[in-house]
This record gives sequence, C-alpha cells and structure tokens, in this order.
Amino acid sequence: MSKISIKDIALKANVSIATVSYVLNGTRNVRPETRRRVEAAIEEMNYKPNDIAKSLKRQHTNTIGVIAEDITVFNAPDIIDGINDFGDRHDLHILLVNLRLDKRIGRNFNDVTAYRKYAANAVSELLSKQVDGIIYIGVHTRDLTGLIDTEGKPIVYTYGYTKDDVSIQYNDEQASYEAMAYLISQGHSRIAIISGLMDSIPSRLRLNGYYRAVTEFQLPFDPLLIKMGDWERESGFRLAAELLAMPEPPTAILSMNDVMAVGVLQAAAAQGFKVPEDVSVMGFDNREFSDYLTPRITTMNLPLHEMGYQAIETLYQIINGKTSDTRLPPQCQLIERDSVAAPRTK
Amino acid sequence: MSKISIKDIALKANVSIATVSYVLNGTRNVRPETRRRVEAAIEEMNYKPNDIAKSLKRQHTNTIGVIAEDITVFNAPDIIDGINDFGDRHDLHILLVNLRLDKRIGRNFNDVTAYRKYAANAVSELLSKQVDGIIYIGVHTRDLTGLIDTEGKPIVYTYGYTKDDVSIQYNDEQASYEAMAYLISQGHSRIAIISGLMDSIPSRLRLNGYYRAVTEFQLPFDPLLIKMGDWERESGFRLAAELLAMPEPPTAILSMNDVMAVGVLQAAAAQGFKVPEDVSVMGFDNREFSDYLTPRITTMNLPLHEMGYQAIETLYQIINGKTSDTRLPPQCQLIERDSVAAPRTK
DNA sequence: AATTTTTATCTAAACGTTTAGATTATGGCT
DNA sequence: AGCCATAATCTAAACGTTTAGATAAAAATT
Repeated sequence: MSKISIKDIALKANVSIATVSYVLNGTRNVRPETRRRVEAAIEEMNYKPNDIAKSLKRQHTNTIGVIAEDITVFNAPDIIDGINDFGDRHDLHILLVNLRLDKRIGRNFNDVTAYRKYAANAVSELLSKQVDGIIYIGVHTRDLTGLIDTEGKPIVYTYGYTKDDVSIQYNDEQASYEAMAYLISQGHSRIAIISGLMDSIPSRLRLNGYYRAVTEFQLPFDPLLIKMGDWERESGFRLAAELLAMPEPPTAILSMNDVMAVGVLQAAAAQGFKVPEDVSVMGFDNREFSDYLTPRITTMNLPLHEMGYQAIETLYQIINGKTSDTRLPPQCQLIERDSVAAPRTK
Repeated sequence: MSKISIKDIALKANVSIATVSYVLNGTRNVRPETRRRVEAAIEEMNYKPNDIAKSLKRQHTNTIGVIAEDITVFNAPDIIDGINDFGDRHDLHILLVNLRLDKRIGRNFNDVTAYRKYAANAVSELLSKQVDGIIYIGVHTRDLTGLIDTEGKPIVYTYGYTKDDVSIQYNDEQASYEAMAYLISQGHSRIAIISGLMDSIPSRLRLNGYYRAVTEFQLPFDPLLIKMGDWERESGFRLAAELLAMPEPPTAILSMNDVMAVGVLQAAAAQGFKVPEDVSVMGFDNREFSDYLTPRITTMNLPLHEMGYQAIETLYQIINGKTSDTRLPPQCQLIERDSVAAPRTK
C-alpha cells in the first residue's frame, strides 16, 4: 500500500522535505548530485504524489466539475468528450455529476422545486470538492437564470444560459435558416416545418430562421405549413400525415430533429409518397441513425464536441483570469445525404 | 468567496474547532445550547465544508474513479448512469477519465504500447487523486490481464476482465442461445449468423451460443450459414447479400449487433426479400434506432444500467470489506418487435 | 459538602504537501 | 587566507479538517 510520502523519501535521500518538493516541482535550484539522490529514492520507493494534499495547500484542485442534466441524452457524451479533449491537454480533471433528470422528473422541467434541489445538491457537492470551476450541460437550451447559485465559483453553460454567466451555444436561428436556404436552393418553395415543443427555445429560434428564410427568399407564406411537434417520433408521423394529406402538400418537410424525421419518413411511406422523389425531408441533429435510415437522411450536424471544448476552454480562461479571446461560436454543419432532391416539376 | 473555515465559526460560536467538528459530524455529544450556537454561526456565515481537507485527514475520499475507454461509444453512458444511480444513494462521487481510445488508436486495440500508456496515465491520475476505487468501462469485452496496475487499489471491470480482478458481465453465450431459441420457437431451422470481429470475445461467445442452440435443438448444421462481419453496417449488407443469394437461403438471420442488422435489412430490400415475411432478422444491443427502422427490429437488450450499478455496488463492498453477497449477473432481455415472423411454409 | 462518575469541551497532533524566510555551503575574488 | 556573493538547503508555518487524550464542568453519589 502506497503509504510513502515526501517525508519518507526525504529521510531516505537525507535531505529535508522541502528539497524533495523542490525537485518534484522544479521550484528552486537543487544541486545535480542531490537531485539524483532524491530521484533515486523516489524511484526506489515508488513514490506517488498525493494530489489531495497538494490541493489543500495550493488553493486549486485542477479539477473542474461537470453537471450533466442527463448523461444518457444523446448530446451529452460528445460534449463531455470535447471537455476531455481540452482537459487532457491542460491537466484538468473531471468530476462528473449526472442529475439523471430524465429519470427523475422527465423531459419537461416544470417541476422547478425538484429541479432546484437536485441542482443545488450537485453544486454543493462540487463546491465541497473545491473544483476550480463548473460546466453545465443541459438537454435543451433554456434560461436557467436564478436557478443555480455557485457562490461565485465560475461556471459556463452549454445547452442553457443565464443572464449573468457565459454560455456556449451554436446559432439555432442560423442553422435553421441554412437548412431552409439549402432546401430552397434545391428548388423548393413550399416547405413545411415541424417544430419541437414550443416552450423550448431552440424551437422558437429555429422557427425564426424559417421565417427569415421565407421572407428573404420571398416564398409564398402559408401558416398551415407550420406544425408543432413534441420531439418524439410519433408526432413527426402524425404531423407529416396531416401535411401530406393537404390538397396541395409541401414539397419538402423540415423536421426539427432526426427522431421526428423518422416519423415523417414513415408517414410518407404510409401515404405512398416516395422520399425524396415526391417529398424531400430534412432532419436536425445528425444522430447516428440518420445514416441508417432508408433513404439516408439529410440533416444538420451539431457541433457537440466543439461546444464542450469551447466551454472548458472559456472556463479555463476565466479561472486563470485571461482575457477570453473571443472565438467564433460553434457552427452547425449541413450533412447532405439522400432525403432531399429537387421537387417534381408539375 | 467562501474562505470561512471551521476555525472562523469556532471563533464566532466561542468554542474550539473540535467542538465544531463534533456538531458537524455528530461524533461526540455536545450540549444543545452549544450546538445551537455553532449551528447559528454556520448558518450565519454560510459555512461550506472543505472535502479536500476532510479527505486528507480521513483516509478516503468518497470518490470513485471511472475509466471509460471511450465515452462516445453507445454502451458507456448507460453504464455510467447506473454508476451514478448507486453513487447518489451512497454519497459517492465520480472522477471520470475518458481514454478517448476511439479517436486515439481506433477500435482494434492492437497497439498495446500506446494503450498501456493511456491506461497508466489514467490510473496514476486517479491514484494521485486518492480515489477509493476504480471502475473500468471497456468498449468490447476482452482480457485485460496484466495491462493495468492499480497498485493495490480495488478495481472492477465491465466490458473487460482480468484473471485477478472482479468484473461484471452479462452472459453472451446465453444471450445468443436465447436469441436462437426464440427464432427456433418461431419455426425457423435454417438460421444464419453474422458475427462481429472474430478477435472479439463476445463474437466467440455468441457463436458458442449459436452452436449450442443448433445442437440442442438438433438443427441441420450448415457452416455456410456462419459469416464473419466486423460490426459495421457495410459488412452486414455484404454478408446478408451473400446469404440471400444462396440456392437455399436462410429463413432467419441473427446479426451480432444492430448496426450490422441495418445492413441486413438493406440487403434484403435490395434483393427483394421482405422482412419478416421472406426472411426474419434479429439484432443485438437494442440500440435506440432499432425501434426506428422499418420494420422495427427485434433485438437483445443489454443490461447496461444494471452493469454499472452492480459494478459500483461490488466495488463499494470490496472497499468496505463487506462480503460480497453474490447477485446474479445482469441479464440480457429479448425485445420482441416486427422483424421476426414464422418462415414461409413452402 | 466532599467525592466520584459522567458528560462536555479543549488542546494539540496529524494527514501530505508548498513556500517564505533563515541558514549554511560553495566557490570566486582579493 | 579571508571575505563576499551566490547558490543550495533547511526550518517551520500553513492549508482545513479529524480525533485521541486531557481537562473542565456538571450531575450523581455518598
């Protein structure tokens, strides 16, 4: 059992513990001969430093707390991976707390009191462990102002933001606009959109992108082409069915996530519409399965890894008092596959 | 900034720091009146305990190190979720290290020296942080004997094992056998299997299950029905194409994972076989998308959450010197959907 | 009222480091 | 050979707790 401390090796190398510390950290000069002796002792006794003790003295832990609302939701792992990517390069460790919100209070976060309790616990756990900063990973972007008190410890949000803290976001409005622009470039002008839950900020933002595209490209605007889904497959199916049953159905359907797009595909098949020949469909998220469906679905990739990377990078800068050189925000990217084509010319 | 320590509150409450510690931990009796005083001080000064200091004195951290070979691989998040589930109930914190193996050395772990380096770094990081134990989450089950030295710190493996350490596994052989039994119960006797990479232990185990089923149910054995894939969609497609082009094609195809099953579905469609009418197909893993495909694919659920839960529970018992009451290992579960039916009677 | 027992509180050391500041050793100059 | 500057090393305090053991206070027993 590794009970050997700096003290033991000091004894063995016949120097003071301070000297050992100096060779360990290179904080002061030490004579080559002495250095050799203590290094030999370290080697021989298989000394392993104790970061807990270090952290107590220095006033930081090199550890950052990550709060994930639910780690099993598709966006979390890649964001965390981005965090690790930066963390590895800067010797930052990750203390993870998983709120498990999906299991505990479900997807719509109305139960603010329960939420507050879980969040407060998470933060105080992290604070007790003296993390140098906190990263928050939500499942849907929303305003978290006033919900989390970190007692002054720096925090940066992804998928979520606050009036007072920094947050890393991609531009939902722009992404949606770009999806529309792509569809329009393919020749579509009658384009339907199926949104997520309307209390969700991304839903509203993406709808704005839709409106902007319709306006800028001067498409004929038809409010009947706008449908409100709930992010789930079934709603995509139901809403697409309605859309395709219209006297003059849209030639393209933009779904605000890939799982509703699955429903859209199924509705199209059920009503004898071929995709993309009879109707184009486009998703959002670039979920792994979007490549497995038939047809492979064209979608919008989310810069998840980059968000995590930028989140911790920003946090790191805040912690170290560096002037955060403003990077451009993470960008979505259109993934062109097989579910979009030019509309039939009638 | 929360610089108030036990010392400050001792001062304010006019007691010694020991007394404060006693009320904090209930380790000794303290007069109600005194307790009230210190509690008031704690409240008033908003005192937050410092776990780092605690950990230095007590010889444990209440922190478990989790090493994930790659957190973006599908099995990791649910396992971690299981770990958190137990961790929450026992006040155990999670220090996560993500080896990011997929990005660094790819899926086949031949490069043992690079692997060793990453693993050793991870362990020593965790050891420095004085974790009470370690959980290892691999991406594929394999023998890790001799690769990781935890210097005596307890470790439990999932998706991976060692001659010397405890590991939590589901029974691959059995799961595969059960899949076969199900297919046979539906009337199939000419059943093909598409394996994963053959240097993978699950591949071999599942093949054993296949053999056992063939033997026990006395199916006619045809070696041509056994195909070696590589876990990727494309191999499922190619191999299923071969299978379906046989003079007497199988009536059912068991794929060792859901992603190859996608390829199987596509090959069937390409060759005009309807699923499940002309050929049944079954997957493995119960990936989210298996429910989104057409037809929805019947598959084998992996007890990921339970594995994580049992892993940390076992570790907890080892750490606390409790006799590990032997639980039965996590069980796979067949998820019946639409891709399997009785074979055509010719 | 004096003594003993019990209960509450305090003192001080310890956990493993880092780091000012003090002390000592080394080597160059005269 | 003696002095000085410089370089190397040491001493001791500090970080925020816990916890034996000592002491003081209160309660119970005579």
